[in-house]
Amino acid sequence: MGFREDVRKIKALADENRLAIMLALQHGEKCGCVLLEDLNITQPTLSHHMKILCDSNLVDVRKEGKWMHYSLSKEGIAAFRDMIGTYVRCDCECEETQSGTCCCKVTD
Amino acid sequence: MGFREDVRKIKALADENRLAIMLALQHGEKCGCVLLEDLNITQPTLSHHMKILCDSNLVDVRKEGKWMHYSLSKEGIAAFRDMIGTYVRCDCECEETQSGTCCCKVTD
DNA sequence: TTGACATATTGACAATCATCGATGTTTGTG
DNA sequence: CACAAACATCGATGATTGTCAATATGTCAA
Repeated sequence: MGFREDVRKIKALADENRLAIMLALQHGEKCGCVLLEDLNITQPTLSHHMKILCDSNLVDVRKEGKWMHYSLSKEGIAAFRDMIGTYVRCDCECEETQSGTCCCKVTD
Repeated sequence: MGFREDVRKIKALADENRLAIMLALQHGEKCGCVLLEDLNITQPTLSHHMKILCDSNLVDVRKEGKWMHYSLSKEGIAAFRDMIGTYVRCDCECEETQSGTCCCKVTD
């Protein structure tokens, strides 16, 4: 909800490997060991990235025995798109903008 | 267009100050010295951030005398939203995904 | 229980990056 | 010309972060 939180979520996506993971998961749920095969990184590094993606709510986890099954979070992804949309747009129509008296402070 | 380029663009947005700048510019074109007033940073730091935003095509510049006027790039912003949409979505419908034989390599 | 496999955690290190002070460049004004 | 204002560049520094090796944890099967 907050500004800092939004920055954190965007940072979650601002990494080569995590972006590749987002692509991989588009084709369906996958467990860690399968993701590892396509990503030139070690297992601890993958674990680190998955934690960041899960904390940001973009990815869901389902534990099944010793496997962790990762999948895209429908709600998290919708929320992310909405959030990004509030920063990446150029159609502000607030009164202050129209009247030219707006101030643009970030309150957080 | 490429994967690396996409990562660079997302990183351009993954910073507290640059995100605040995107908000400030929603209310219209602003020059550097005005942006400085709302952002607790020094002038060299602002210059650094504006370069990153401009390089990522999210922001346009217009030079007028000694002033640099910054504004949101309509085209750049549209392109960014499209780009982000290819990574943040969960509705893959490719044949390989449907048949369960897809591979998820990043080719770049 | 022992061993193998999947994953998490820890600690260390190198690379990246945001930041600032100092300085340079450009432009307009007296 | 001299000075001030807006901005860019440079070099240094501190903080963040991606990465790995080593190790720990948890699960299952023999």
